[in-house]
Amino acid sequence: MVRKAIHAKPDKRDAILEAMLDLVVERGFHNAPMSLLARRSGASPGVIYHYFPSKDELIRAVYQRVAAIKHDVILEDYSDSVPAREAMLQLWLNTYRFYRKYRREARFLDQYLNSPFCSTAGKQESADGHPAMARIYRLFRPRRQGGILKDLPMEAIESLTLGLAVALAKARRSFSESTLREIAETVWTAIADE
Amino acid sequence: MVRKAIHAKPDKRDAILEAMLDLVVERGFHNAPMSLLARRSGASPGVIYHYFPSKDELIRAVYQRVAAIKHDVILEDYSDSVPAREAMLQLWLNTYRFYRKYRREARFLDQYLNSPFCSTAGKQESADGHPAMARIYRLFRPRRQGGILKDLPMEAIESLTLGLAVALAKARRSFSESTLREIAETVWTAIADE
Amino acid sequence: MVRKAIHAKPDKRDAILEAMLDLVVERGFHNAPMSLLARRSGASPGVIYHYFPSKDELIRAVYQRVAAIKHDVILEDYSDSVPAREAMLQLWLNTYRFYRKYRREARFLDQYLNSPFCSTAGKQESADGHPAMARIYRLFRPRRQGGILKDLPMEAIESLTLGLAVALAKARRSFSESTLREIAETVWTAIADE
Amino acid sequence: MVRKAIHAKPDKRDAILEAMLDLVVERGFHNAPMSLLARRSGASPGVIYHYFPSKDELIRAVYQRVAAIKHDVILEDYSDSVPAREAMLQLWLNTYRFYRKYRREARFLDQYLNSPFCSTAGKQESADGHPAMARIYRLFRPRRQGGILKDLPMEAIESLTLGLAVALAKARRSFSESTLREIAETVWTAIADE
DNA sequence: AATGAATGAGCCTTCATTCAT
DNA sequence: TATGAATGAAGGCTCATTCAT
Repeated sequence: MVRKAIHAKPDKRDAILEAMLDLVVERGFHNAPMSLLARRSGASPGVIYHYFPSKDELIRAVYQRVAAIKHDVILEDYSDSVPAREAMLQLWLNTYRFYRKYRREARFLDQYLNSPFCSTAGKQESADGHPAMARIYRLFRPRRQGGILKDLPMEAIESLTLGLAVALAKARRSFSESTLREIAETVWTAIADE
Repeated sequence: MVRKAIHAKPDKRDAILEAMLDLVVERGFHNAPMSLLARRSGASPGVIYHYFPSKDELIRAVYQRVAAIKHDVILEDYSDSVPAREAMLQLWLNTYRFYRKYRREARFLDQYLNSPFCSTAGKQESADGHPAMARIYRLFRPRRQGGILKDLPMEAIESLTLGLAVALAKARRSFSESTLREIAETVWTAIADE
Repeated sequence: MVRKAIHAKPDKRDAILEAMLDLVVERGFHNAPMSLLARRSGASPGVIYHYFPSKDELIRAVYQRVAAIKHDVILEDYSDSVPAREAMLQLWLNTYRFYRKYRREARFLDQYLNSPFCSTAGKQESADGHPAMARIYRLFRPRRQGGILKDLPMEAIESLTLGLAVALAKARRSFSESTLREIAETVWTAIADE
Repeated sequence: MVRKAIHAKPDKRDAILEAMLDLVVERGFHNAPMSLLARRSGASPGVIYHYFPSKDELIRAVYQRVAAIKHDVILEDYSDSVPAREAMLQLWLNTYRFYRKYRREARFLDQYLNSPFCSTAGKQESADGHPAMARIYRLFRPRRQGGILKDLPMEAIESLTLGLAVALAKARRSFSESTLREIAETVWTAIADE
């Protein structure tokens, strides 16, 4: 009686989301027909529409899920009770980790955010739609400096910091945490403390 | 890309490429039906296949054309007979200019390179398929320094330099050339001459 | 030809095959568009592809079905426990019957087997792809005779025997079974027992 | 002045007819597009319509030409001033020769006559539309006999005589003229002189 | 007489979505 | 919930035919 929950079998819902993620990464938004999704997810074309009102909504749901994962990974072990610099480093390393370990999800994000699928054009990339993230990213804005970088737009700061983490994560070789820390320190010193 | 026909009107071919560029930017690869392309380009559905063997090839041709434009813009006024630093700056400013002025083309590139459309995965983004560019981009690799950045992969260096130009170009506000020069100088000094 | 679907309605599959048979006979392979097939068979353009992977496969399926009918009709009441001559006569009469009563199917066969549609070129006409038939047709090869006909190729023998049945069946007037028997007897005596 | 004929360049017209014959034999009526015909014949799509009003007419023209060839080959060395039996034999051997040597043309005929392309349905095969031939074929009707074959329809007689020639011509092995004569004699004696 | 770019109706096929079961 | 057959509006592409040159 108690567990007559709203989503009786979240397994199937998850299977669908998961299969769509794969499909989009492998074949793109186009070339990801519902029929194939049905076969891959083990759900019938019919039920898919019990879980999602349309293909567009389904893809949006995949996005939400991926964004949530990214959010979680990036905030792992994050605490604002430690010095700002330490907190930033954590976020930076987590960003690297996300793009390194969640390749499928990252590729989905790349595709989704660069397509006119989400027509919110503008601050898309930045905060991935999570207002919470936006606030946190602001940490990276350099303080205490008088140089030209002070007036750089958020996007530029992000490029120099998180963008670097992403680029490193996408590189062929991988980096040890100590190397990463060193790189981060170097860049920050150069940028923020000049 | 040899012109097949003798009497070919390049005007029409261009109109088709141009219209497809618009369509992809506005509506994505999906949602860019040939019928609409025909209407927009002023060509009949039939002739399009006189100029391009298939929709895929057409999109690839759009890519080639956009890549060529990018190549040209980035190399404008470039000369390797000036000091390396000067040459680099020129490339950097040109990169900014491309992303600032050729927004349509840039958006197409973002979409194309992040989709499984081109499955060449790997060095895609870097050199846009232009071996010439690859060599030139190498200019940005820091020399003469002993720090950790020396061992960063090309992708990371690119992110810190050209990636910044791109980020600035995509920002809402625009920057004067002198400001850009200043930013570039600052970043380079910080990164390469530490 | 395994049924793919569990809930498949063979009725619809049959209706499609039947309608395509008509269409091809009336209008030829060309001029038998899927849209018209859909209208005539009472199926939507879409479902047709639930039952057959392509138009070509569909036509091949029509052929299989027609060949099966021919096979069945020709072997009706056939038994190899009666004297060879009797067995032969049965096959001969059945052949006449098939071409007389299954005009649509016969016309389809004529068209299909004479088109480059089936490129199996060679033993096509003879045994209609049924190895079983090939063995049975061999019955018609004359035995016990010393004349020149002994060395005729199977095709020639078939022409003189079954070919005659086909020709008679295609004639404007029809023949009573007793007349047919008489004709057959005459021809055989002339050919095989000289 | 004198030779300002109606068809200034029959070469091109012929090239078109020839190419279409090939095309139909290789690929069937469907799959013989005018564009391919143009490439193969060395004529532009445009001129083809100077020589033939439509594709259908063009194919009909190919048929006429093939029928004329058949007519000529079959009547070669024919004379009605020799004994009927001799004349018949000549026609029979010529029929064999046509199907043996003009394979392309024969295959075209097979396809054309069995398709609803020519909807004259009925006496098609017999005389190939040549009234002259019809009269001549009548030669094969057995005379002077009292058996059942006397009342066989023309089609049946043709099947037993000319049909045999065709079957032999289509066989893998070829036959010497003396063997063919022997076969013909045998069959005729059996059929007509019983 | 000749060219080949252009047309546009129509072809085969796909696919998001619905619905009877 | 679940199924998968069914729908039908496109979608990409072909091709007989026309027409400016």
